[in-house]
Amino acid sequence: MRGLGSRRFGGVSHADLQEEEPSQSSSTSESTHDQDAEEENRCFGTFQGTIVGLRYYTGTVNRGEMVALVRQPQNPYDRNAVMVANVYGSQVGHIKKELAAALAFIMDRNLARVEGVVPYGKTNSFTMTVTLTFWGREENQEAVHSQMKNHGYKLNAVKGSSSAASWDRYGGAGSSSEICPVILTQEELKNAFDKLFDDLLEDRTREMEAAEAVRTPLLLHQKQALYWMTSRENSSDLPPFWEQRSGLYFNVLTNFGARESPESVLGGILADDMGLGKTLTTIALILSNFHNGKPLPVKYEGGASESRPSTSSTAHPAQKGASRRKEDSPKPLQTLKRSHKESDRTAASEDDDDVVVVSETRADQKPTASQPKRQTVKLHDVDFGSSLDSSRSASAKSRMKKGSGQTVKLHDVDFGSALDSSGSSLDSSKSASTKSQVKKGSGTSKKSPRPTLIICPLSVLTNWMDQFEQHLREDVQLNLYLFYGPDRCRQASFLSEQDVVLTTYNVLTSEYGKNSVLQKVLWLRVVLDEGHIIRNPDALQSKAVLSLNAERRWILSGTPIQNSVKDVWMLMCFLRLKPFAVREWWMRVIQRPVMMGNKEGLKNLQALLKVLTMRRTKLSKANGRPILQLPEKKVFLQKVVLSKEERERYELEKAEGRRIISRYMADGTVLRNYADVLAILVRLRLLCCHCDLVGKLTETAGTADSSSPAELRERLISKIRLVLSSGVDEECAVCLDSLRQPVITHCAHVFCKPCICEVIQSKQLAAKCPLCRANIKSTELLEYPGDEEDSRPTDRKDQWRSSSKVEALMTVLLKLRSEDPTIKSLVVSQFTKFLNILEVPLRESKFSFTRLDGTMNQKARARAVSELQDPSPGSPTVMLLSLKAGGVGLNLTYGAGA
DNA sequence: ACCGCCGGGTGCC
DNA sequence: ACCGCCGGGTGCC
Repeated sequence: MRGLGSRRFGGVSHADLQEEEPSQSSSTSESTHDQDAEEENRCFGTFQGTIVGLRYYTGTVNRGEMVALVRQPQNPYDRNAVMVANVYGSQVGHIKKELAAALAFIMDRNLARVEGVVPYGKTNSFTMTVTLTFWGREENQEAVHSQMKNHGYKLNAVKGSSSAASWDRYGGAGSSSEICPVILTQEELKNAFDKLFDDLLEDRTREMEAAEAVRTPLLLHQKQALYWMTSRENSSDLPPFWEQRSGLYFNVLTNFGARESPESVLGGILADDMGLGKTLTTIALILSNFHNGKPLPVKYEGGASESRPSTSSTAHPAQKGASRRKEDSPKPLQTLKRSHKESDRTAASEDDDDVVVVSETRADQKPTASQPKRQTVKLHDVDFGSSLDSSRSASAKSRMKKGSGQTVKLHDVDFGSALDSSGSSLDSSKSASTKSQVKKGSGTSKKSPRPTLIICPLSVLTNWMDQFEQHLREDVQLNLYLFYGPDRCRQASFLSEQDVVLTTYNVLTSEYGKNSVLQKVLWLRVVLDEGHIIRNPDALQSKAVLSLNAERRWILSGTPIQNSVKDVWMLMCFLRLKPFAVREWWMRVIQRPVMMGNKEGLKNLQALLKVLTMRRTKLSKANGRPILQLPEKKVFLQKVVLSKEERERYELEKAEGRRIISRYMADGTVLRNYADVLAILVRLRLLCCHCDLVGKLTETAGTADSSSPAELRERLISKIRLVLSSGVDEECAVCLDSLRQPVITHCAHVFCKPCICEVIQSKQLAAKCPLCRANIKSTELLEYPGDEEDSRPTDRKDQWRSSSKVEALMTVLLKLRSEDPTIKSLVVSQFTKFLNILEVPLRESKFSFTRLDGTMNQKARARAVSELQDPSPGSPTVMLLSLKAGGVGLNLTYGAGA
């Protein structure tokens, strides 16, 4: 570890190893995120080269440390120049010019990725040895070898035939782990992670109570998450893979050493499954961990302000043991009889870097704060008035209004003090709850921001508002600002005073680049909801997200590792985990090793996620019990006897179906006529619901080879419709996932369009149906045209008739209603047409009901759900639910907060 | 750099 | 004195 004494940072080369915008390091061979990078897995060999000019630069390296090679085509002395930089981007020296001439050719043409490790570190002050390793795609190997040869260099072959073997020797931190040339499949990878998190749960049993402002009692696993998140935010731990060694900070993966401590990663990834309450946990975090485990100082309605004393029931993560869950009902306010001034002083004395009274600091921190007061108010009003469609969530809206009024008032107060700027406003009686902090750029004071920025997809924006509404105590005055809509307020000073600013990825992206206020504000924390959205590093929204200034950063995601290890990189960039914001280090240390099946690489990735991620599934356990304690499920099976007429029809169809299927059996063509078989079964199931669901039996089955193209097409379309409308979650036999863009082949098998097209592409003319081996062509695929909008039976009410099943259902519903008129029921069917039929008797019996099926867009679905969940009298008590549309991702609870 | 290289000084032994 | 040799100055790209 020599040469550390003179280490300095922020060298000239930072510009070349872009941290903030990883995709723009265009002067390096690392610039591309395209597929090539993933395939550059072959090791062409190694070479001992020389780094010169050490004495001109401050960047230093340790023995075995990884270095980056960066082309400098603009170098005035040599256009072939190759600069050498250490992990932090400080320049170490240059590659000797003769060697650089050879490398420049290779690097400029992307024939190989050239990576360096300095095996001895600094042995003299002028030059140093570097072990170069060449990685690339197989087809470029020859070109690389001959280019080196032309310059009089010969690559050393890598020991062992497997290129994977080379990683440990030349890329790894000198580890001697065994070689594992097996490439892990995605599935194995995923299992490895799930197992990892299972093991982890045992270590994460500490709990923390939410601040009193949070009304909804947290479940055990949510308290555990809150504890974990709080301790991550208050952590001063070194980031993963950093150690302190003899007074220096040392990265064990790259062997890089630094005098300064790398910044702690204050945040991480909350990757709980859907439905475990990530939103509530995040809200609790915002309210409960303002600074050092103290709750966010919020104002309570009625003028009382609370700066919660540290004696409250909130357990600081540093405290031992778990505190007990607080009462389910809100406690009476713990009224503070101190004067506001006193409470300010208390806060300050308890916690030096806590908060500063806003009216005190604003005056000098923002001398330009001369916006007209009127405008502020107006902007605010408009903001809450406009916003989303929001025909739903009326309650949230009214709450927002309430909040808005409060915010305006506070704003006015601050504003006044900013104007008179005498500084005497310190004793302002209003200021206790409007504590804020000195913003970045204010110069004098330590930065200590207040607001949390939440970024989410538009589709869940109202959900966030609802959840704040639902989970906060009613008398809490939270300054929540919806940064959305054409009249959103773009004043940094205003945003900096909020507790929470809520916006969407789209808004963030559209503001990005035009001097966005969101980039100017220093946020206490930034929360990315559905954080996997920023997977693509080239996307503008990813860049916008990365450029936000924040002290703490969180990613909420049900699926953090959606597709592959590649996705994790952006998350690490966002969390600013050094040194992975520079893609080269991520590639060398994590991604390529993992992709090549290197055990050490996988271990490192796991270690990384282990520290930064909390993930529970619905099946996870907390303290030995399932985290979700569902009420006991009771199943009542009611057998409905068909009427004589129905039974006759059913038996007729059954006999006919038997006849057809046994013919297929005899011919050995069951598989080939799979859709027909399914259709027969579906018809029988339909008949059990209602005879009108089934048309007259048409002779379609088994005649596939004797009809006109138009007839064939018609038949296939009706088959695919039948298959899809059966409500069974059809699987594509190629991807084994549920169908996307379903198409039907001439042999009547249904696949995802992309899947079957890929099959045909690869086999060309010889393509066979994966299910029945019949010849298939891409031109013969028929796409599913979507459901024909059949007229609902209400249109022809006169023709409506009941069925045994309908009668049975109505009997049960009426009985339930007579016992409890407010009871809510879900009526589920696989067949939306049956739901249509059911609407008639429901209406007749004066049931108020909602409906949710696959034809409805997200907004309509959300409305249907919230209407059903409305507890007020006269609200819908029945929901007609199509099995397929309601089967996944629907969160239906009744009696909120339970 | 305890090198290599360059260029000026120098010149029998 | 169109060379060799010596020794000081110098040094990434």
